[in-house]
Amino acid sequence: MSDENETSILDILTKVNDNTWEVPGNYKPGMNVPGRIFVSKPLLDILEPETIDQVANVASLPGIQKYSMAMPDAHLGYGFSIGGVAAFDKEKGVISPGGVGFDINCGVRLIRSNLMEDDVRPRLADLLDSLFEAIPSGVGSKSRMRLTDEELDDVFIHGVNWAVKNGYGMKGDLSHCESNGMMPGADPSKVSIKARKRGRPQIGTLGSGNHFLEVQYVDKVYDEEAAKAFGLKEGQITFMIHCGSRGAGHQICTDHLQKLTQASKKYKIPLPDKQLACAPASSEEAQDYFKAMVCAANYAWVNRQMIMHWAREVFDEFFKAQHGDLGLDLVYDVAHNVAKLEKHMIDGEEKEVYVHRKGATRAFPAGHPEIPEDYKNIGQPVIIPGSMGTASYVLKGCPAAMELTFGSACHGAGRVMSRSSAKKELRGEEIQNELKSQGIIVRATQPSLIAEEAPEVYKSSSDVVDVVHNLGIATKVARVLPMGVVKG
DNA sequence: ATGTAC
Repeated sequence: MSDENETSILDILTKVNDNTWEVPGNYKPGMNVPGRIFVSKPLLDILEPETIDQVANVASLPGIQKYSMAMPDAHLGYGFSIGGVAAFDKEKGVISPGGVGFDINCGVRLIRSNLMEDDVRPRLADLLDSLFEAIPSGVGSKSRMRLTDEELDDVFIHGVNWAVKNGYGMKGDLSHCESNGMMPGADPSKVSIKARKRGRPQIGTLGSGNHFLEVQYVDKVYDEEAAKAFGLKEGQITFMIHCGSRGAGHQICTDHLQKLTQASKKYKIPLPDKQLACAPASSEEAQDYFKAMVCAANYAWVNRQMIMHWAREVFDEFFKAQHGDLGLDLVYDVAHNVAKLEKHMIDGEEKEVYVHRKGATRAFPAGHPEIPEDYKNIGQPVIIPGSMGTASYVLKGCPAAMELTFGSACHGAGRVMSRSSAKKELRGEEIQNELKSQGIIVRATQPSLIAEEAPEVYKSSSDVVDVVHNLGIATKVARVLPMGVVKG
């Protein structure tokens, strides 16, 4: 069966190099540009054939630039594949919620510390219990804090600035978030009452699915200079937070998809897939979505900020008396699901484009104006979470990203088994015990959630990372290994 | 991912 798959995929694609495969511009009628799928041969062998169709479908949207792209962790998503990158002309292009995803600004942040593995290992179980208690998790979980309507507007507009101003963080946190934790252009009047209602009680909650808070240690440094700049060294304790905009972002996406489905008809945009609903970038409908999407993006940054703040408190409670200042600095926070207006060189000219990254990480190189001062000579930290119980990677953005992928890299391991199959075929308790035997503690609200996120339902994060490393899009700086995981 | 179906 897999032989047939392989043959059909290889019949369609043209090999550009070991890690780049082209979907020819004539593969499907209506394609405006060819597709580019960045995978190694082994990852190509497990690529779902429908992903190629999704890449081709996106290539048919108006104003798309250069290529419709898919990162090495690509898999089937709503309209656009997860791992999809597409840039659209500011004037002649479109904006599409499917190119961002339901979990707007799902993303990940990494926090470093002065602690070493041996300092934490003896108290790990208690530490995880306290983190699990301090950070609400699971579907529909409610926050420890209640925002007023005015505060919710401030979160939507000012993002992490609001949090720092109110004592939930340090000034240095701002510059270490992509977009300083605050994308400009938010308009809360474009967010429905329903989305507000869902978002208000959820700020500072982890959610469910692949979202997690993980206590880790730096296992390996590949790039001494970059690791030093990022404040990372072998044996050091770090923690990582992976989550998004919860019900707020989901509702914002749902609301505007409905409006943009109508708009696609109004503007007579031919859609090979209804899930690609979109509108001309400059239209009121597209701009309304964008303004609401920015609200959700800023909400997600605050969400991760609050979780970090409470996790810092827990770490202090455990280790401050003995170790003093723990140096719990934010290394960086990246968005995985967002659309941004960026400047890119296209055919020798600088152009403004709406870059849609859905399950893809921005990976700007050294010298780019959007990189914080202390990382300016290194490149943007690119944080790639592994699946539960497996390694995560820190990379640095490199110049090839600007040439090949509109400054983008992969975002994670990428699923190979659906949630439903995983629940049927795997048992959470067994996986939890298996991880325990490897010294990894998992705290979750339900065993079935552990099954859905088992290591074997994901591709290997190291295979995925090797592709972007070998292409020179983003190169490896350090690897971190999990010690304990808090999950929804 | 998601008050995992209004």
